[in-house]
Amino acid sequence: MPNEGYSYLQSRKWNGNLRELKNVIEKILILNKKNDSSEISLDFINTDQDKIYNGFEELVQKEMLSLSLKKAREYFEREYIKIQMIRFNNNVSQTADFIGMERSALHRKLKNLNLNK
Amino acid sequence: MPNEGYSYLQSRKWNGNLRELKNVIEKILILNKKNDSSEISLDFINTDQDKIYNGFEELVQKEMLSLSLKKAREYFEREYIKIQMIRFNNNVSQTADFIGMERSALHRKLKNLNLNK
DNA sequence: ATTTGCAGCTATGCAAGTGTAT
DNA sequence: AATACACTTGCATAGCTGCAA
Repeated sequence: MPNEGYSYLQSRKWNGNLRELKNVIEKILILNKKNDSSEISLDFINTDQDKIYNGFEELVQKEMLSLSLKKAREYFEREYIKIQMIRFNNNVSQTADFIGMERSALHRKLKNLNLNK
Repeated sequence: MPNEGYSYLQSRKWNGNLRELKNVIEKILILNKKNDSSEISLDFINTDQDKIYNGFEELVQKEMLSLSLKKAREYFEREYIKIQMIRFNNNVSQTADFIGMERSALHRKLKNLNLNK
C-alpha cells in the first residue's frame, strides 16, 4: 500500500513551480503532524485522508461563494472537523481539546454533521 | 536561514518526474526531522510568486487547521462575507438577500467582524 | 444604510450518566 | 479493579437570528 504516492501526485496539476511543491509538502506535513508523534512518513499519500483534504480545498475555492452563509458555514465546519479528527486518529477527546470544544459538544456536532459513522 | 533544504532544492533541476518529486519531498522531510525543532517551517522555499494568493487559500492551507473551531469559523465567515460584499458592491440589502440573511443580522455581523469601516 | 429591543431558536459548557475495552 | 476512551442526555446560559420599529 505505501509507496503509491504517485496516483496522488498524478492527480494534481503539476506546473513545476515551487509554490505548488510547497503546497504539496505543507499538506503532507500538516496531515502527518499527529500530536506528539515525531515519525514522519509518506505512507498515507493517496489515501482517503488526503482526498478529504483535497475536498476541503476545492470546496472553499469553488463552491463556497455560491452557498448561503449557513450552508457554507456547515460545509466548512464539516471539512474542518473531518481533518482535525484525522489528525488525532479519530480520538474525540484529543480533537475536542485541540479545537477548544467540550467532548459532548463535539459528539453532538459529529452527529449533526453526519460524521459519526 | 537558507538552510539545508534550500540549498538542496537549489542544487536540483526539476524535470517534472513524479518519482523525482517524491524523492525531493522525502529528502526535505528528513532534513526537517534532523532539525529537531518541533516547528516545521517551509520558509526556505518561499519565492516571490508564493506571496501571491487569495485570502481563502492562504487561510485554509496555513492557518485554519491550527485554530480553534471558533476562531477558524470566525476567520472563514470574515473572508466569506468580505468577498460577498465585494460581489455586490457593498450593498448590504443585496448581499444579505443572496447569503440568506436578514439585513439587520448582516449589519450586526459586519460590525462584530470589524468589516463595517 | 444603520441601529435596537425582543422573542425564539440554536449551540455550548457542565455535570452526570452508560457502555466497552484494555 | 482501574483507567481511558466513546457516546448520550438534561439543564442553564450564552449567542445568533428574524421581525418590527
